[in-house]
Amino acid sequence: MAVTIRDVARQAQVSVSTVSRALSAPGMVKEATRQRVLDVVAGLGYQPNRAARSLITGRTGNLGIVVPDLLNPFFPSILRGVQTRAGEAGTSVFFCDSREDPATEAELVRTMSAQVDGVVLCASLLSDDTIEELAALTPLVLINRMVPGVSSVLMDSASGMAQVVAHLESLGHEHHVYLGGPAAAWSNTRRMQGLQGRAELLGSFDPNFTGGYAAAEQALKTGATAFIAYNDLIALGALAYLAEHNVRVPDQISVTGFDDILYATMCSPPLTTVHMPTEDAGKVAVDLLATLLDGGPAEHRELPTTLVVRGSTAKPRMSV
Amino acid sequence: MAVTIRDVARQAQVSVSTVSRALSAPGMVKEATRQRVLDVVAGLGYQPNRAARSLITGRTGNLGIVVPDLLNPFFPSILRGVQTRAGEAGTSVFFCDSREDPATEAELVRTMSAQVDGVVLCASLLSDDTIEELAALTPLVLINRMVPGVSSVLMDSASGMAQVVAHLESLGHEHHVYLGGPAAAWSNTRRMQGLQGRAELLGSFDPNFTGGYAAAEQALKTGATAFIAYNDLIALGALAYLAEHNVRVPDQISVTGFDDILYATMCSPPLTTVHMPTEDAGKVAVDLLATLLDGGPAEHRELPTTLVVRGSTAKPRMSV
DNA sequence: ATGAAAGCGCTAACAT
DNA sequence: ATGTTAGCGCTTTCAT
Repeated sequence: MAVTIRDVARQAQVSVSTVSRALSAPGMVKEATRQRVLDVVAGLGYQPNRAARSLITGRTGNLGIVVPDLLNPFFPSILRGVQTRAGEAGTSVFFCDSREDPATEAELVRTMSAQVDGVVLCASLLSDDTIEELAALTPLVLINRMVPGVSSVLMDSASGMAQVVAHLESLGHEHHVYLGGPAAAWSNTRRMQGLQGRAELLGSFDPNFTGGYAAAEQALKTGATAFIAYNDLIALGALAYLAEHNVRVPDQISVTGFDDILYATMCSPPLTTVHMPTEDAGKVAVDLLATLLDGGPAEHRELPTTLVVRGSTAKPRMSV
Repeated sequence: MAVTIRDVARQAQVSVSTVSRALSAPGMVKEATRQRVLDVVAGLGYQPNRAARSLITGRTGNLGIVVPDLLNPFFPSILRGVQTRAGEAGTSVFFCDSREDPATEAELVRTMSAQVDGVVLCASLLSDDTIEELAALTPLVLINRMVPGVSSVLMDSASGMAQVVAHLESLGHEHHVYLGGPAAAWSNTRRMQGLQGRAELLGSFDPNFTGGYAAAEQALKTGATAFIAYNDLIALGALAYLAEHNVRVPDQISVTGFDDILYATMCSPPLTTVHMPTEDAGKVAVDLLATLLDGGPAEHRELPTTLVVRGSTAKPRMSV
């Protein structure tokens, strides 16, 4: 069996409670005693048993994160932010992938809630009601989803999209078409708001490469000189379609993405897109969770997004 | 406070031990009793307190996974496999990102070991000695790394690379150049073995887009008609370099990748590469961990890789 | 087949 | 400032 608090107490010639205090309430023990205890702890390599601590404090020292799709490059970077900030506080992070299924999502949060102090829920597909219900079950922080009364971290999609439109207009484009994402997605709604009615809307497509490929075919028929994609994956699919049909980007058509995933810099031409502060969002989510755990109120935080101009946008040609 | 085993016992008119047995040793209680208990459990929504259980059994019901870089698309898919299989057994998964730092890696495993039943370590950069030491600390399964006496799941890189060479040779290529990965990486060594001396070796490059870009410049000077990259990211970088210098792929140069990450299908031309059964590897890793936990022996498992031919390879032209 | 009771390792009153 | 002690919720002997 591993070394316990008793072993430390014995060797440091103090009681177990002194050891406990030296470790978790340093102010309550004499400095000399504390140092002696700490030395023994280091010497023995003592690590408090989390289960035992958890049993009595009611806290687990863990937190959970649920994402819709781990394979979407957008989410690992949020995970990383969460883990980074949580790690600083000695908190461990459980993860789960709901595979874009709302029922699974709710189930995962429920299951997790028993063994974590709180959960971060990304881009949830659940109804407001269900989310409220889950928030009553366990401290909950939403990322890229807004439900009144539930803490959330938003990345300012509307502003990002507005920057896209402004950029295209400054280049001289007059006819833009929006290659939309899932109609049910909250972030799709927000991005459309950012369009301010200045783009032709083109239904909703799967937010992936295949969806973008299909979208481009339709978009081409509109005669627009600029394609504004819901996200980078759709933009990438569009790029592939255009390349195959010998439509030159950005000479003939400008294309913009959204999210700034890794591959946006690697394709050709590299994608003009909107950078999302995903890693920061993960960190802020952990902070909001901490607030909740300290009995603080639910908060909403909005992080700024920034347009990144690369090679996929340019002035429109006179003749297409 | 949540509902405890006592609440269930009281309502089901049995002792707590009977409830405990009904739940974890069904064979030891009369069927009728068991059913009654189960009904009450369902009615009350009772969930056993994991901390309490853990305190006495010494098992946490958790497992950990450490990856070198969550942002490398290769790893999330392993994570997904791990979580999928673990979830089936009611096991939760902690994750950590070592950011390619060996010291952090070891530290993370050590920290985790106290609160998990075992850990999965991916593409470790640690020395054999350190890995053995960690394996003594906690049940450990390696992915894409081989250390005698320590369980591991390998994806057969050597065979994958041999398939690449065979493919290129069948197309008629006679001069291949290998754009190598990190010299220290075990998988780089394995991939080079698969080359069977039939490619010119070109030093080691960072296993990312930038590294590939730089590698392509050098590779071009060799006069080879086929570039064999250590991984997809390097291949992608090479593709970008070649496109910028108006070298047509695959007309003038064939390029192959390795890993079959998501982007390999999205670039143009789409990449001929070697598919790695990453999700399966994650699942198998969990199985090996389970074996270890049951007191079984360390095992090595090798999963097959398969060449995926796409658009980046073709017959060499007579004149380059 | 079931119940009673003893802890698992720790923290938090409660003493001193 | 430190020690004593009673549990946290559960599993597991040991009885019956």
